Amino acid sequence: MIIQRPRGTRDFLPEETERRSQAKKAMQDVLERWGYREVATPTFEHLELFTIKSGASVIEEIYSFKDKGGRDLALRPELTAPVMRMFVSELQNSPKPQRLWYFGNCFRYERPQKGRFREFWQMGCELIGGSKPDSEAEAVALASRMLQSVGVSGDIHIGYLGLIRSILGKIPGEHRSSVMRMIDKKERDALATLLEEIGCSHFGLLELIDSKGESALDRAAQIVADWKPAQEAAAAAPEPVSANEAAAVTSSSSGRGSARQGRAVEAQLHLEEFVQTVDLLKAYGVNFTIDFEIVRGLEYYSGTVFEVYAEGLGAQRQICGGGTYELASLFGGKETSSTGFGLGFDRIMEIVQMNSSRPSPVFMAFTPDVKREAARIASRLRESVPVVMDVMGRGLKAQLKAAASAGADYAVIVGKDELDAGRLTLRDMSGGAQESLLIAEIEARLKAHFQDIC
RNA sequence: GCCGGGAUAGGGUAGUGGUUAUCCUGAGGGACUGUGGAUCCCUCGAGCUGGGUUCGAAUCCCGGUCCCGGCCCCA
Repeated sequence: MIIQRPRGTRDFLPEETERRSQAKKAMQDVLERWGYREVATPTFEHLELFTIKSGASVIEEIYSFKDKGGRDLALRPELTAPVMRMFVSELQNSPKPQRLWYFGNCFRYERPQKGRFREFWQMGCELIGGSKPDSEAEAVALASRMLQSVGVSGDIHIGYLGLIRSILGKIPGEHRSSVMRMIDKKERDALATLLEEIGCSHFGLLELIDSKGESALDRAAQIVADWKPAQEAAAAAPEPVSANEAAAVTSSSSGRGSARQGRAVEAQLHLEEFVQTVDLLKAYGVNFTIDFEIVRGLEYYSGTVFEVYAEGLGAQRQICGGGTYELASLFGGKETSSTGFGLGFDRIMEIVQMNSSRPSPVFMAFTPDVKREAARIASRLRESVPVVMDVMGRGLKAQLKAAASAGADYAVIVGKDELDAGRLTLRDMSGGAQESLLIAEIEARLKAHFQDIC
């Protein structure tokens, strides 16, 4: 009986594995050119690491288990938390910034579908401890360059949480998380209704998330500017003037007015930060769309957030997500702002146009009586080029046939005649031309051939 | 967790309640005992799994597993 693969897992045959390592290599080269260094973390961690980061609800989708000592463990569902755990316990006192990258398999107990598996691979990086606008621009530009390196073009959408959090600050605490959730889920109508109900529809939140692209920045600036007259108006007029104007503030106390003023100033600072990120990103030559609707749901994101979408992936269009977050302190470390992103490697592989064309090894063909000499010659040649030898006990004819069907460009033939002459036969498999050459000559010839191809 | 479609030699397919068949590929042998992708012949190789109906099931029925697409979710 044949044992099947567990659900949502895959086998990668040589050709696909070759494609994957080529793509990984291309993106890895970009990371290394940007000064990032690879790290690796355990495949399983304490379950708590992930629930602290993402909440208890993720347990549903985690491969978690108790080990024989009764510990609650989990196969990692993502890599940011493990990398930040490692940072907090090992690297906190090392020079900043830390530029780290990773590539690893992750596991989620989900229903498989196009571009979604239970074991999947993430590639990503964390830029730890840098200052915001610069780190953010670097991260987005780096993600863009990595995708470019494998010929994938995606739509980059970048949002900014600083501003949205300022607005949230004006909203009663008990509603904040539902507001965030609705933005994230794009439940626009429900959001409008809720904001109306709690009297917060005038802060410009809907306007902000509705505007996309270049104009979104001006819109945002306008919204922040509108809060200033609001303070003056609030000081002068105790009653809201109009429900549609930012001037319509429900409070009349000067104490709360100054709190608002504080927030407006803060929001303005935030906005300036974001403007710097955007400017720098333009300098990097990256194409992107400003989209304040990108909020990435979670509490620990604090600054710029971004996502990249690609066509041709059905329902799973997102191939990259990231942003600036505060996680170090969640894991017991010092407050450290970091920016990072993860790429969905498997989704990228679905759309990447890459043909693996690794040249087939040289075929060492020999007659049975000179097997030992053939093995020695093969070893010598392997110092410069890939060589395979028959292990099927085939005759010379069958070996050459096998070499041809394996796509070998060259065969080296050795038998008694060759040994007597002190020269080997080099056969060009494409035309069938043969030459009698010294081993050093063959080595040089083959070496040159492989260098041409690779 | 929900909805739909699937599973037949290594890979494609067709078909039928009664030694299935076909295309490609692979292995072994032969035409051909130191020179290849050809051709021909022979052999090997299959119906996801567990149960039921039946004299007989790869085929009909029921569970399960896995795959594909979508919903939910997506750190």
